[in-house]
Amino acid sequence: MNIGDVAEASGLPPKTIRYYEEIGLIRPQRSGNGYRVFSEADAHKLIFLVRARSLGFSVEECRTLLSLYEDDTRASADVRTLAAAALERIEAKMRELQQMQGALSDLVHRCHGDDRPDCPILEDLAAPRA
Amino acid sequence: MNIGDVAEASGLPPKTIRYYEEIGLIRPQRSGNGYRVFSEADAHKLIFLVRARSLGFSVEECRTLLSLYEDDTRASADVRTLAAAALERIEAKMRELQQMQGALSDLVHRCHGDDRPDCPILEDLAAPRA
DNA sequence: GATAGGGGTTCCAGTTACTGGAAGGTCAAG
DNA sequence: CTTGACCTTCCAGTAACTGGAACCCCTATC
Repeated sequence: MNIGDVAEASGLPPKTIRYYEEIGLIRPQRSGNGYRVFSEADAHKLIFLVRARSLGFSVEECRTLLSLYEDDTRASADVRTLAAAALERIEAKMRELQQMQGALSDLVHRCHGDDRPDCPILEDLAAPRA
Repeated sequence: MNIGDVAEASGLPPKTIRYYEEIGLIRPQRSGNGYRVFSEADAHKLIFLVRARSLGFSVEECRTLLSLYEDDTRASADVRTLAAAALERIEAKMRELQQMQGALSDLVHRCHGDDRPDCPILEDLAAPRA
């Protein structure tokens, strides 16, 4: 498979696949003309990566997950620890966004949004309460 | 006020304040020895920026908000449009995180997390359902 | 007067995870 | 033989800072 094929198969842009090779997540072969040649295992790894990224794992965590995946003497506890950390991060971010969302949607609803200058949003930004 | 003083007053690290000057969000004076000298208005702007950033506005949006704030012929609609866009972004991000959170917390709960290798998290990453 | 400290200054590089673009090689079809 | 769709590498840019090095300034103390 050439890069375009695995790109289609995985849903990743070719650029990203090259980048993943650059940082050592995958190591495709090369054919005589210099083109990357991807095995089924490479394609499989890329799909693994897409899925892990979509669950919120960082690229470095994905690297660890891949090595755990390939190590059949792994302890599932190690995987779970990584996943729990990712989950915690996600939940922290959600709490932060919820704060923002609450404050901002209140302001948006209180602003009439017409051609007059007075605006509760700017007033709040200029004089936030402690 | 020196940079340390406004840093304390605003809660921003000095580095960030210098960065905000570099990108033209603030323009503090300079004293003879080359130190930045911040007016009350500068401190006020920095606090405005902190608050706007904490509501999820990008730095570029903050620039616009500041200029709207300083323009008394502004239309509140322009402010509201910016805020509504920020709100939309936040809500989109929350939906995305909610997806992740749901999938990931399910996996974490299904993984026993001991010293054995079998792990539903890795299994799911390796063979995601379509 | 020398020195120690706690300010301040600039500039350069690094972070995360890609993405865009330029310049150019390869290959199959017409 | 050229066209077009691939592929290659390399360089630069994104967002919003952050860390660190090398150096200046000011005050207080020995």
